Amino acid sequence: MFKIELDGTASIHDQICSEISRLISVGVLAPDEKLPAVRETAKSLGVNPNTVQKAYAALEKNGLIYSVPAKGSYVAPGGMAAEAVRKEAAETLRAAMEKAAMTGVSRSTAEEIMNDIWGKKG
Amino acid sequence: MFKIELDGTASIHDQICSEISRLISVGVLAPDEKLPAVRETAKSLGVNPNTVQKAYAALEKNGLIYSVPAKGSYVAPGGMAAEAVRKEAAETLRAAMEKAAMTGVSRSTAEEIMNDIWGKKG
DNA sequence: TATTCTGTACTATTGACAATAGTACAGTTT
DNA sequence: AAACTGTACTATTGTCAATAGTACAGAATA
Repeated sequence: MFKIELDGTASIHDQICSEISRLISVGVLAPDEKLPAVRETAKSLGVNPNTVQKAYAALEKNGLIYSVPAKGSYVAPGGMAAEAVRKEAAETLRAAMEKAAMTGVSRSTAEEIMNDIWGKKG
Repeated sequence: MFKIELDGTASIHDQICSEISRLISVGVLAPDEKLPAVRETAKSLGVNPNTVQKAYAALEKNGLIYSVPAKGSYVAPGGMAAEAVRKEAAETLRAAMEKAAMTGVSRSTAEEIMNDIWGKKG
């Protein structure tokens, strides 16, 4: 079981996807681990089952989880899921950096922010 | 006059805002420079005037431009606009980095991407 | 065997919001 | 006087998130 805080400006669908993605990449959700059922997750989040189902479907489409009809949904095996998440996160980061550079953010500014977040050069 | 390519997944409203912001931060649009009229921009973009008007209003709310009724809209003076844009861009970049770090992207990976975009340490 | 739970697949409705269309007003410029 | 400016409305359309409800086939379970 896991917990998701629904409070952002993003859609519930996106929040579920990104939070499960994060939990997978960090290892909270291990490969081949069973996810809570669609209806159960919906209940625990106070959300409509359809919304969760769509989120699960999106995650499966991206290779993060796999679903077996009448059995359940599971985290993709062999660390493939975690890899996929980090790869996607890196691409998102690249896009953000490109946009920042395009609007005049300097490298040194970017470096400062980086030091704040990852800690100074290690 | 300026040119905007409308092709992204973002709304027209957001595309207009971010593109004008970028042009301001880079210096293409100088402080106190007059922006094309709402109706003119709408025409040149093939877009409804209301959409442009809302975009201009949002830019003014953020302090990037100022509008004088019956006269026109102008880039905020004294480089304040460019500063505001870069500051906002830096904050967006920080958010992206935080999210990336939270999903397991390593500092070294972030550094590689940074080198791709800003050029190697200089 | 019968019940429950599972993923999956539909349809339909509501509400929010982007985008469009049209109009109007007051003030400046020409 | 005419044209142009920002601004402020109302109304309509279309998209999409979210909800609600139903249904089916297969696995697990009592």
